Amino acid sequence: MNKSLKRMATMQRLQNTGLELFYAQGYYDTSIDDILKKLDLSKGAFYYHFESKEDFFIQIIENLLARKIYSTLIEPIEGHDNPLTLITKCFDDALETAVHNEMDYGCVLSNFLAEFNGKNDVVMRHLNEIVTVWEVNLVTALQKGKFNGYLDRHVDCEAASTFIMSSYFGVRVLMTSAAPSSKKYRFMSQIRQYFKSIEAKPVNF
Amino acid sequence: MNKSLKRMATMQRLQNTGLELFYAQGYYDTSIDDILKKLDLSKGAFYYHFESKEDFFIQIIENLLARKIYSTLIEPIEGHDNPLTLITKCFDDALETAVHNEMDYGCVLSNFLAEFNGKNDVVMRHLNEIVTVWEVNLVTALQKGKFNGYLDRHVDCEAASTFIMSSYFGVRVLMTSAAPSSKKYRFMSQIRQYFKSIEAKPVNF
DNA sequence: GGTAAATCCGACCATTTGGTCTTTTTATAT
DNA sequence: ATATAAAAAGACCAAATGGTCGGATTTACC
Repeated sequence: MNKSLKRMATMQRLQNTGLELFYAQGYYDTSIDDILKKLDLSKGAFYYHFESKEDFFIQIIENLLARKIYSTLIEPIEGHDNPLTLITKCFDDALETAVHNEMDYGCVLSNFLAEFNGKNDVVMRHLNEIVTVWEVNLVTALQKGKFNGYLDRHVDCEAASTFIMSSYFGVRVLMTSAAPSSKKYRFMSQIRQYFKSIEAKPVNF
Repeated sequence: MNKSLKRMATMQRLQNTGLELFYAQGYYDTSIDDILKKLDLSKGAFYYHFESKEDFFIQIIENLLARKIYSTLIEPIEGHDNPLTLITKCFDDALETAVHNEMDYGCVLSNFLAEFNGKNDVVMRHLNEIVTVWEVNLVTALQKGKFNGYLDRHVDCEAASTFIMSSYFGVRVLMTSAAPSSKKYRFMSQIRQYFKSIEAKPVNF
């Protein structure tokens, strides 16, 4: 195999399995040996490619988490349509993968935020950056929606974004416990309700 | 000191400090020695009172977390007033303590839910029980509110509860990162907006 | 085929962890 | 005061963890 290809392959195998296990068991409860065992690799291989466990994790955040968040939660809400419709569709899709016990990266993000909060500033900075990017894009989308007449003129777009993000992070916590499918259904029905309350009101004659 | 009093005192000191550190650093990243060092106690003292770290933690959940959740998030919404008003006030109070960097037990709960999800079934059962109690009480409060004419007849109380809990858990995740005060303000403004959309509509003449 | 660099192996290390066990201290009852 | 049981001390242990290091393989290139 091509050398740089091999390097990439090993690094990516490590990162993919790393994210998988970190998500399933938590960062502090996942040892490097756990990851290596699953891949039939050795300590030497790991420390040849990564400086430390923390460096490894940060690269996972940058290379996997950030991109996935972008493609599942940010990119889908870009465009000139009604942002409320786009966000609804986007959440519906993301939660559907969550119902089927797959990795929902929104959940991955909020789990890590909870796990590292107050424990590791360096990691927190990287995680918060993703949150900020999401937030900025949400605000932009809502403002554009307001400009295009989809949202009520009085809507505070920053506040709406905070609320939308909150509810999404939160429902992922709830879905982990029981009856994720019904939780999803209930959540979606009420976020629609909320969206209805901030959409542009028909003009009175 | 009286003996049974002394026993209680030591156990409670351990549990209080335990919760404090578990919340600050996470369960898996907090060693028993950490707790003992902070209290100038020894391993012997700890294992005289508790069977294991897990047993210790479960007792913390039952003795501290559950009760605190009850007094801060459940009790305040009981009564015959408009439940939407009560919940608003309740969240406002809880988030205010959170802004001042104190322990907000709603956050403690959601952090632990995230940390133990998929890792420790026994602990998860205890945590989920608290969530269920909260949920049941929320649903009851909303249904009573509907019966008393505070909520619109068409509101799905289960769904509304799920949504309300979601948003609360979620905003706590967001508040950890930056500008908690402004996050709180934005969150409160939008949950009021949502509540307005499910309150009883004035009758048309 | 030989060579040098890239990649990987795995024994090893220091430290930390949850937990055990024997011993000592402390409080209570007689 | 002394016997007794509760409470606490702290040395100790086995397992696990993140990380190191010298050497063995692979790979690319001549």
